[in-house]
Amino acid sequence: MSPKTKEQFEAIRSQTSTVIKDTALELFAENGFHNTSISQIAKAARVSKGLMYNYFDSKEDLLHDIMMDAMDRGTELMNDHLKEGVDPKDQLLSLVDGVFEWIIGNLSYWKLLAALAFQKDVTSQLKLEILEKSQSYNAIITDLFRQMGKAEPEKEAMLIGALMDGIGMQYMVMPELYPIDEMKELVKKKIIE
Amino acid sequence: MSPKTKEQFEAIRSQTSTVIKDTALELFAENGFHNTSISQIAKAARVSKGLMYNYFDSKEDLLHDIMMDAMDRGTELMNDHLKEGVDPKDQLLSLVDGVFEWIIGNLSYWKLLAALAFQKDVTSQLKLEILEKSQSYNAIITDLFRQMGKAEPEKEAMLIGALMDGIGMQYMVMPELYPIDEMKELVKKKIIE
Amino acid sequence: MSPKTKEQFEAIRSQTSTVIKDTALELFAENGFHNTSISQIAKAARVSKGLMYNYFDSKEDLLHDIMMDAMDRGTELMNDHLKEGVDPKDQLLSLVDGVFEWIIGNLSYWKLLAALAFQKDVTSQLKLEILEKSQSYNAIITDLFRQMGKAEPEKEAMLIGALMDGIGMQYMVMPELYPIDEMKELVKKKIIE
Amino acid sequence: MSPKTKEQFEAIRSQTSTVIKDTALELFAENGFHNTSISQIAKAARVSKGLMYNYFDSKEDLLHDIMMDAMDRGTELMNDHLKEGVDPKDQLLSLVDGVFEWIIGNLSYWKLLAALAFQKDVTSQLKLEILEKSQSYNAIITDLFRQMGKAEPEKEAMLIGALMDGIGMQYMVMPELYPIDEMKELVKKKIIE
DNA sequence: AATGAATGAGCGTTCATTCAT
DNA sequence: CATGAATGAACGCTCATTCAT
Repeated sequence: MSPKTKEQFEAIRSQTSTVIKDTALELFAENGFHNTSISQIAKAARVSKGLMYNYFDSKEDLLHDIMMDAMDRGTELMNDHLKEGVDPKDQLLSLVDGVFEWIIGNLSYWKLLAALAFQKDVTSQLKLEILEKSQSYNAIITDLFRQMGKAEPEKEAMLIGALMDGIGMQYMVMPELYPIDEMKELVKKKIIE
Repeated sequence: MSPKTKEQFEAIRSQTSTVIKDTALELFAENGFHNTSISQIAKAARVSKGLMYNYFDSKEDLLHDIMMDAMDRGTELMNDHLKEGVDPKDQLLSLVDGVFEWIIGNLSYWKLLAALAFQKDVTSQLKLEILEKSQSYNAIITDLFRQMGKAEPEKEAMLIGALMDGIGMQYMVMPELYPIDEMKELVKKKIIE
Repeated sequence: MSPKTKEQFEAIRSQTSTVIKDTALELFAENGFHNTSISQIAKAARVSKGLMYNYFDSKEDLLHDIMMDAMDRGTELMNDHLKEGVDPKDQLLSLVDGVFEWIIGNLSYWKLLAALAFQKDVTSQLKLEILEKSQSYNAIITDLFRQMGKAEPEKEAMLIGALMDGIGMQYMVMPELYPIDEMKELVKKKIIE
Repeated sequence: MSPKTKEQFEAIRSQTSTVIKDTALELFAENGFHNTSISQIAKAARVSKGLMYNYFDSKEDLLHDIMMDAMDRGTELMNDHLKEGVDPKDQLLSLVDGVFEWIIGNLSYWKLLAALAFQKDVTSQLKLEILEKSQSYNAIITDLFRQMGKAEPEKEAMLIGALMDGIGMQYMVMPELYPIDEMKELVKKKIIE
């Protein structure tokens, strides 16, 4: 008879919010942001359409939250692979492992990210945050190449960045067929060593 | 007042159809397929909405025709850069030039292609055709690497394919800032030589 | 921890209910009935949405209660200005004072009333009660004019009623600019004397 | 087989647009702007919901067009009753006739106007245009009173303005019962003479 | 007495497509 | 070949109301 406690409400919110975000990510990645309706997400997440707006102000807001979550996971993963005071080459190799791990484990996120990258109608806010993050990765890699004594560390970093984007892209188009592990080893051998 | 000849009709058809396709490609690339309406295209192409359906059965059909046209142009370009009986390494270098030329000169097409590549809402038919085409390029490049005596020509081909996709992708996201020419030289130096 | 007494419960009920009604009146008057949501009222009144329905069966019911309260306050005010056995002209003058006082002091109520008056979406019940009340005022004024010996007391009463409605209306549209006090004196001079 | 001529299209547009506006005005006046849905209007006007947006950019835009039409009719009517070089008192009497004629013949418009006057959510643009128009009427009446040699023409104008607003308001609430013609004569006698 | 998560009908609006001319 | 008025399903979103606690 007594009302629910604050903790109970928070638990409910956290759980429902996660279900909606996970469901939406899958659908966005599969069908595209504009081709996925709020109704579809609600039905797949087994909640009412109206409830969606109890958790997210708008469809764009839902997208934003999803992308931020995934980016945060990516940042954590990167940090796990960046040990201070280690040989820069080893760090770079470890970082490549980290990126591949991230891509393989968050395929839906990457598909969505790639599809959004070329569309100008998505909130610029989101795009800016993503661009910023990607530039910070690029800076780290450039620095590692510099530590390794490479003549043109900026170009090396851009090259490896483009290569990994390309590999990720092809893997996304045909994840079941693409020899991603072999490609990873190839990257390590050809580019870094 | 004299009745139009069959040839005149066909000339009009061909011209109008080209105007529509060119206009649609620009708009699709700029704003995305789902975010571009038939009305917008009709207005920009200075024809009536109804006329669009005289030339294309549906919006998807229009997209399909546009992509096929662009792919045909790409095939022509590739063929121009593939001279039989030439040193395979030179052919490969020439091919790289051809691809960069293609990308830079058909940015709208590539943006659209990239945006569509990850989403299942595009006719599977179209995706299959694109995949097929890309595999044929891959086969050609593999063969050239084999002629060059590389140990693992398939992997080399995949690597260069991924790299060029990645470069294209980054160039598309920021075409005015990206040092595409330097990247081209880098590709030639690092991968082929 | 001791159980609340019946009186305490009733005191809480009365107080909460008053807060909700006062808050709702302000919002209805400011933004219109249809443009004010239950959520807004609940938030502004610092109660939960659910609690609203503990006190009022529906949004319409809340409106009804608000209007009845305001009408009761109006009736009291009128009665204060109607002293039996006084010169009818003085009574009329005093009544005009009362109405102006009522309007100026209950602007929100009058704005809301005016906005609702022309639309059939308000419970007919409410409209009937309001009409009834206004007719009883009219009867009183007619009687006063009759006592003053006017030839056509009904028409005089309607005239003064219309005039006061019109003044009120204009005052509501621009309360800060309208010379309401001067208008009051004008009414007294031109119509009554 | 030949396409419709420009004239045919214009005729269709004009007719359909009028049907929609007339229907919408009735419904807005009856039920209020916010309480009338586009669906209702479309159904009552026997057109599809989508077609509404072929003619009006938005619901607000539809409202704006309706009010402007009615205001234009009002201006015409007023001009018909304002003959230059005539005795100012006769002009005033004629003007009163004009206003009553306008109100009686455009009851829906007046109901809507009154209901909107108190709501702050309607486009300020529209409200400004209405306020402007009403002030221009007030200026004309003030001037006529001045020509008649009244001591305080501004106040006289405000008084008659308020009175006519009030009469209009009461007539709108119960058009079938209200003795509007008698009230008109009363206005003329009490205020002007 | 009190909470706020959850529902679902309905809103204003868009847009691919059809069709009479 | 060409027009644009007309349709209707679907969209993103709002909100009065209910209910388990």
